[in-house]
Amino acid sequence: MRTRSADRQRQVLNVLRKHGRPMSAYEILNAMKGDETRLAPPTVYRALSALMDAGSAHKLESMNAFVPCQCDHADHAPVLAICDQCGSVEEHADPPVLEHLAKITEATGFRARHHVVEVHGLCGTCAA
Amino acid sequence: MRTRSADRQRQVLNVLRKHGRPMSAYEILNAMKGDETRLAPPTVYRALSALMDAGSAHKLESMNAFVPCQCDHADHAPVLAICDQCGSVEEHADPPVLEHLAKITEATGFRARHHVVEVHGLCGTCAA
DNA sequence: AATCATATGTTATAATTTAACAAATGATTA
DNA sequence: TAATCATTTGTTAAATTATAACATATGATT
Repeated sequence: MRTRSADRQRQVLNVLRKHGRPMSAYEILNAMKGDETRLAPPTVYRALSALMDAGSAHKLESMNAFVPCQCDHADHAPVLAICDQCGSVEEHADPPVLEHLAKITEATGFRARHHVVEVHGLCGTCAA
Repeated sequence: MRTRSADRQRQVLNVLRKHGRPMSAYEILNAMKGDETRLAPPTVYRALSALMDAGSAHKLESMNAFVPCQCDHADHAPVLAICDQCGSVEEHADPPVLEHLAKITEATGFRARHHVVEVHGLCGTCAA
């Protein structure tokens, strides 16, 4: 089977985009079950895993939830600002922060590979 | 009951310190069961929650694991460098990074409340 | 000591994630 | 073309992580 997985990934990404808010794997699963019964967690997790490898989706580690990448490109570690009230997520690409982080952590000989940067708070609308 | 919970917190903190590596809640639970049978997850989670509120323990959101705070003080958002090979965690306090993060995220009106900053990679020893 | 508010213990279960294997698909070779 | 093979996908089941809900116990307050 050559392309079924790519279809799954598109399907998951569509669900995420349509929803417009972070979704848990099971919310994604349920949204997809509309079309198709007999759909199991590993299918969703595998699609998410591939999407994250490709940079087209991100996991909010502090929420166990997933969002589509908001940027056109793919190859960066995102800074994710999460509104704790309405659940909206703003994605920022900021290489300087990542470089700064690398500098701090690497002062001890540490080699940075992957960054998780999530900021919780209130979005402009909710804070107003 | 006024002080039992403080005892639990000390106990959890001791377990974490003795272990010297990130521990899952259930690893903590098992380590504590040596002394005491009939110990349930909520007891551990409640102690961890209080420790984190006090700043004396941190959760590694990207690993669902917990570490004792390595700093003497309490009141900061830590930058945690996690070695994916040996599991060691180096904790850094770096207000400039946090300020920079606040600046980026707040450009859209976002109000930052809590930062999650975790860097995965290899520690100096494992990278050598 | 009677009442109250709160902290803690307990049971059960919910939510998240992955392991392990079976079946299916298309590629490769004969 | 059919046989074999490697790999992807589906499926079942279970492991792991976390919390809800309620009972009990504790100490404070009256």
